[in-house]
Amino acid sequence: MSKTVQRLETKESIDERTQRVLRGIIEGYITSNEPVGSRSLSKSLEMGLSPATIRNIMSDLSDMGFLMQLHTSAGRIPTDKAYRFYVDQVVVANQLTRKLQKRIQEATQEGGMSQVEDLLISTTRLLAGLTQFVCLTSSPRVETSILRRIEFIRLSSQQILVVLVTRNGQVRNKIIATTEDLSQDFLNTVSSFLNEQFHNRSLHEIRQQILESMVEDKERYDRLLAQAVRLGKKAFELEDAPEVYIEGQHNLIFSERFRNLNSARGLMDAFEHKSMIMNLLDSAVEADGIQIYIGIENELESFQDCTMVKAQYSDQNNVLGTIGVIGPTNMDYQTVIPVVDFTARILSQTITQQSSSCD
Amino acid sequence: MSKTVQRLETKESIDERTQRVLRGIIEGYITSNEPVGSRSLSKSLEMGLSPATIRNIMSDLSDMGFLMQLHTSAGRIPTDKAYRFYVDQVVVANQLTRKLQKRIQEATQEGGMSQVEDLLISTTRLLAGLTQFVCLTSSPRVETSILRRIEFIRLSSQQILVVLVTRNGQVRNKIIATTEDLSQDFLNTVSSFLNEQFHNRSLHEIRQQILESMVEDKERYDRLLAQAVRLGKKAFELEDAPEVYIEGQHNLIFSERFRNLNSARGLMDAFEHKSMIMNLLDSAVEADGIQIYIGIENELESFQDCTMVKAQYSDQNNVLGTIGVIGPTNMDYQTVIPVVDFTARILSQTITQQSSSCD
DNA sequence: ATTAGCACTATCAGCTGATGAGTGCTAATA
DNA sequence: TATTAGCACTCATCAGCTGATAGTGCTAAT
Repeated sequence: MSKTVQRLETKESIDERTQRVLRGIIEGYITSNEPVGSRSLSKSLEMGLSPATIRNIMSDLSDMGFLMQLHTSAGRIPTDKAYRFYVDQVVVANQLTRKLQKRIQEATQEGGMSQVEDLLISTTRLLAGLTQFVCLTSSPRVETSILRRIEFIRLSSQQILVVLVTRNGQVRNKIIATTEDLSQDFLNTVSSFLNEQFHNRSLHEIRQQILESMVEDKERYDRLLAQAVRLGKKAFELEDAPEVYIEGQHNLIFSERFRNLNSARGLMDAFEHKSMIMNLLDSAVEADGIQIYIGIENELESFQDCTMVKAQYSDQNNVLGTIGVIGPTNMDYQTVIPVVDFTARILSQTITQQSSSCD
Repeated sequence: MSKTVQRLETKESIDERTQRVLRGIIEGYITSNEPVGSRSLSKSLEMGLSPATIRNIMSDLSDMGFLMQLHTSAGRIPTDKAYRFYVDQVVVANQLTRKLQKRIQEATQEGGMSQVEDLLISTTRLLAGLTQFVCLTSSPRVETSILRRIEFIRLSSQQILVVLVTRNGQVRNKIIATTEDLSQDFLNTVSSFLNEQFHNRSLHEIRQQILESMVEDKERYDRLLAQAVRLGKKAFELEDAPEVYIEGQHNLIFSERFRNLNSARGLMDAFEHKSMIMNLLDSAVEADGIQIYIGIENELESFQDCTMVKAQYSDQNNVLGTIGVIGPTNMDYQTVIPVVDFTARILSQTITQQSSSCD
């Protein structure tokens, strides 16, 4: 797959009046979801311009690549380039209403969701509901998250349950098989050894270090150390399962706003490839704030009819993951952008509270 | 909601020839998904009956309520009653091909899915893929499952992680808050007390007993017992979250076979109400084997255009849950039934293996 | 530079008649 | 008496035509 254009450019200078017309067309199309023609625009703009003049301007804008027509005698619709112009130059993210802010806050903080997973799922669902689009969220990479506690629980002579708690409150379980029968007492010693050794280190680091330990001269180990390393290796050998939460897929089918989408099917198929979606979400060009990919700016072909608006969430130290929505290119940027932004902030806040509540 | 007919009756005696015609129509409609007319049926039946005769028979069948017409001059299609007749009298569940059997077995047993949840999800997805319908699976009720192990892990001065392992390999985590700061040593004592006390009892029983203990004279308790009861109460206070796994929803939209479905929307909306679906799945009329609900036999209105085929899965002792598919009433019963049946069996087998591997 | 006017064009809803698949009824047939 | 051929009828679908509508581009006048 060849690298596509990463970001559309809109450096050309367009005079004030032309800009206002362009803006009118974009906003008209956003609200009506219908191609906009010169006559109706002439009225709604209230600039005292006749349809004919508007047509001339529209013609110029078409030449510049900001507008296109679906067929000869329909109105014009904005191109991806136009939306890029709109987002960069025109949209000033307006404040969310207090009401909406409250709704997001409440939904996120309700009923003591101790598990990060529950929090992420419900937030994803919330955002899908608010926007009526599809919402995607990547869960924190287990790789980079910080160990808070590890514990081994003997289930049977051949099975041990590993419980792994990360700083930000993720709990992972894994059942591992052993050949040797290990007593619970012994396992406790192993856990406290590992906890001491690796407290507040990232899982990635820990795994590295364990691997290094293994190549060291084994003779120097006592039995405890040897077992600790062996169990540790298995425990931290987490399949770095790409967790992505996707909600609101039915909007693709049922929402009016997705009407002029070429292939809902293609999108849905793409959603099946979780790890691809994961990478897409986590590939952050800018370090902070909101990112917007309009139409062909999206790397993935099946996304190129849509706009993706995403933002990262984090705890006090690190970026943890990304939450975002996918909607039609003519989405209402003025509200979608702040909604995504605010949700991500609240999510960060909630997670930070949780992870700071440990000693 | 008034109680609807639970099961359509087909006691009427229909003579051999009429039965063959009815069967022909049903199978014709199943394979072609088009109303079948007298002429084409006359050919395909190869019984040496002219279209006119067929028409007479069809007319009789219509009177008896087995056939209906979408509009005057289209062919006829079977009614729910006809499918019931077909399923009861005609279908002999034919053997699955070895190839298919193998595919199901492999998919179910792949890559040591130690967690029951993973197993259920992947099985659900498999069945959705095989049938091209929507597949629903209810997870074992935590309520009735048997305790294998409970463990408390101190996370901070105010937080304790409860890890609860059931007989059949489900692992539940819950973070509970405490006012008192309890040491890990103390927690260990509590867990071993609870483990001893409640080994091999169902969570439901355990909860009952704890509640009873609480009303007993508290003076008689020593500190350990009191704390054990208190922690135990919180630990077993699991929101009996109705876990239902639903896969293949996109088939509703994209699969040709769902074409003549009134409202995919209605179905999708119903899927959102997990607890309702849970109850629906777990309401088992017959103790064992496969259950089939055709059209109006379904309690839920939004299901009444569809057929649900479901089967229960279990470990060596108890029924654990249900797995089933929802498809058009003119599904290919001859293969769907054995596929669901076989999948449920394999699922039971796999889970039984897992839960028997403890001592 | 702007605008009015005009010719041109694509889409859409509504109507038309032809076609075809299917039915029900009746009279002839084996 | 059961079956069948024949015929009239019904309805859904489709292609083709219609006028209305809403849009454009171009040109000439302001």
